[in-house]
Amino acid sequence: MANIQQVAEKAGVSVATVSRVLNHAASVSTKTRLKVENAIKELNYEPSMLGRNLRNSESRLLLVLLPSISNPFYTEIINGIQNTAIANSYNILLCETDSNPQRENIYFNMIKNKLADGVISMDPTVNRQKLTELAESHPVILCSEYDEGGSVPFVTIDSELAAYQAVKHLIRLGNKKIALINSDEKFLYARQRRSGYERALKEFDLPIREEWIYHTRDLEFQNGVQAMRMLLELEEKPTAVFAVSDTLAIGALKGINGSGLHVPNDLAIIGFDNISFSNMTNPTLTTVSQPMYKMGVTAANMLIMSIKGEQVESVVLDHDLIIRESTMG
Amino acid sequence: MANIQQVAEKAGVSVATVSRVLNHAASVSTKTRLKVENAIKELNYEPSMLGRNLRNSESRLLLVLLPSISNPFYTEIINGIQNTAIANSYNILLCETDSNPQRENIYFNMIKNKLADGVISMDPTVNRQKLTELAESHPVILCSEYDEGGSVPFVTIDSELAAYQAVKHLIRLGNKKIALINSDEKFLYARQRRSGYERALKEFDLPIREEWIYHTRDLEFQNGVQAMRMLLELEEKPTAVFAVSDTLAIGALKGINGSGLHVPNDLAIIGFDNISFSNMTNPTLTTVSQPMYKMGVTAANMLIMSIKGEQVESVVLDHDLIIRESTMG
DNA sequence: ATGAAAGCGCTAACAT
DNA sequence: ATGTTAGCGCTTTCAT
Repeated sequence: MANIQQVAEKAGVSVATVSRVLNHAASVSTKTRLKVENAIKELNYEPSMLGRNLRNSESRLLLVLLPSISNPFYTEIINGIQNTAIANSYNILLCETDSNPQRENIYFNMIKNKLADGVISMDPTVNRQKLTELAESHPVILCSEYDEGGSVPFVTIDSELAAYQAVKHLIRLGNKKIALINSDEKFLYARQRRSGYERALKEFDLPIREEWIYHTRDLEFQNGVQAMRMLLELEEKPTAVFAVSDTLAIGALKGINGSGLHVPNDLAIIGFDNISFSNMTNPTLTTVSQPMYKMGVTAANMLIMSIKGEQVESVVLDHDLIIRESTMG
Repeated sequence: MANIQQVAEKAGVSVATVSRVLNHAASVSTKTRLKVENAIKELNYEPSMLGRNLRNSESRLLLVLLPSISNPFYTEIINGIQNTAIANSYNILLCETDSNPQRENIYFNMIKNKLADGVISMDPTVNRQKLTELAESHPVILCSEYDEGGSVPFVTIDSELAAYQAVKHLIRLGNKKIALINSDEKFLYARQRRSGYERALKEFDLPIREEWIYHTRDLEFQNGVQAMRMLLELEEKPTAVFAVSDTLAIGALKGINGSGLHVPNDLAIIGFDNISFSNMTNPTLTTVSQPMYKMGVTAANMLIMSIKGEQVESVVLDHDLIIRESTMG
C-alpha cells in the first residue's frame, strides 16, 4: 500500500501538496492537482485513516454497544442511529457485549484511544462506574436503559406509565387476575414496569400476588415458555399476562399451546416493544410500541452534538399501546 | 488523557522504558517497573491504540460485514466468530451494510487503512470486483454466501443438496404440487436452492410450474406473507411450500391464517436456517438447519490463519433437516 | 537495564 | 501556489 510520500515523489510535489489535494484545499493549481490525482490513481493510493486520525484526533466513527443482537428490539434503533450517523458523515460500529464487563471495557478503550469519537450504549448491565468515568471526558449517550439520577444523558420512554397503561387495558377487559412476566429486577426498566403494573392493580383494588409475578433470567423465547408453564401450574391461574418484552410474550404464547386454553378467550396477553415478529404470531400480539427508530435518531443526534462540544439534555419519548388479537377477547 | 511522555516524566524514566513495561519486556528491573506502574495508575494512563497501530501496522480488530442485523440467521454465526476471535485476542466489529456498496466501501477502506486486520463478509450482494481486489492484499473470508469460481476463501453449506433433500421430504409425504418461495436469484444461494428444488421434482417426474415459483424482494416476514397470499390465489393451489428462509416461511405461515387452510394437513411448509423463532411458531416449523455457530467459528479461524499469512482452503459444512409440526401431516 | 532517536502516515503552521 | 517541518503516541534499534 502506497503512502503519501510515494505519491508526492511520483507526482513530483511535496507531501503537503498531496495532502491539500486529498483534503480539497482551494489553493492548488489545476495542473498540480491533476498530476497528483494521476499519481494517486497509478499507485492505487488510499490515505491511511490511522495517520489521519492520529493527527486529527478524530475518527468519525461511532460505537454502538448492545448486549446481544439476537433481540430484534435493537434492530430499528440501530437503523435510526445508522441513518443519522451517515447523514452527518459518521459511521457506526456495532459492538456486542454479551453484557460482559470485560468486553465492554475493550470498547470503552477504543473511545479513550480515539479509535472512535463517541459511544451510544444500550447495554442495561453496563458498568455504571466505568461508564460515568468515561463520560466525564468523552461523548457518551445512553439509549433505552439509563442511569437514574446519573449524569450521563439518555433517551428513553416512560416505562412505568407504559406498563400502567398496559395493565389498565387488561383490567378494563374484565381481568382481575393479572400476572407479570418480568425480567431480572436488576434492570431499571424491569423495576419501572413492575411499579406500573402494581400501580394499576392498586388503583382498581386488585390484589398483588407474588405467585403471579415471575422473573426470568434472560429475554429469550424459551424464558417466556418456561414462565408461562409455571403460571399454568398454579392452583389459581391468572386470566391475563403482561410480559415486559415481546420475546417473553411470544414464548408465553407458545407455552400455552397444548394446555387447552385459548388466547385471548381464556387468557389475554400483552407484550412490550412491538418487534416485527409480534405481528406474525397466531394470535397476533398486543404490545407496547416504543418509538425505536426515533429513539435511534435522537440518540445519534445527541451524541453528535455532544462530540461537537454542545450540552445535551436527556429525552423521554412517547409510546403507544398497539391492540391486537391477543387481547381481543 | 495522559500520553506515554507524561508517564515517563512522572516516573522519571524514558518513554522507551515505559513502552517496555507496557509490553512486558523482560529487561526491566523490578524497581523501575514499579515506578512506572505507579505513574500509570496515578495518571490513569491508557496506551493509545492509534499510536500503537500506526507503529505496528496491526489493530487486532476484525470486521464482520452483514447486510442487516434484522435477520436472526446471523446471530449464531456472529457468536461463533466472536468467541473464536476473543480466544485469539481479537475483537470484532459488526458492520451493517444494508447491501449498500457505498457503505461496504467505507468498511473496505478500514481494512486497507489498517484500522482492522481482516474481514469476514456475509453480504451476498457484496461488490465482487472490489472484494476480490481487496482480497489480493488483505485477509478476507466469505461466510455463507460466496463467489463461485472466485479466489476468495469461503465457508458455506451445500445449498443445492439441502434444498433437494427438503423438497424430497415433501414429496415423500405425498405432495405433488410443491411451491417454492425464493428470494432474488441474483443471490447464489437462491439459484442453488432453486436448482435443488427442481432436481427433486424432476427425479419424481413432477412438473415444474413457473406459477408455483415466487420471488421475494427481501427476506422480511412480510415478504413471506405476501408470497403465500399470491400462491393461495392461484386456481391450482400447491399442497406444500418450500421457502428458502425461515423468515419467509414464518411469513407464509401467517399468510395462511384466515384462509381456512390447515398446516400441515392442507399445506405443508419447510423453511431454511433454523432460526430460534422457527420453534416458536404455531405450528412449529420444519426447516433446514445450517451449522451456524460452527460456520462462524470456522470463518474466524480461517481469517486468523489468513492474517498470519497462512494459506486457507474453503470449507463446505454439513446441514440437517429438522422435522417439526409444519410437515407432520 | 536504560536512554536517545528514528519513523509509522498524515496535517497544518509557517515560510517562500 | 507550493515546500519545509514539527509533531500526533507509540515501538524498536542502537548505544551506553
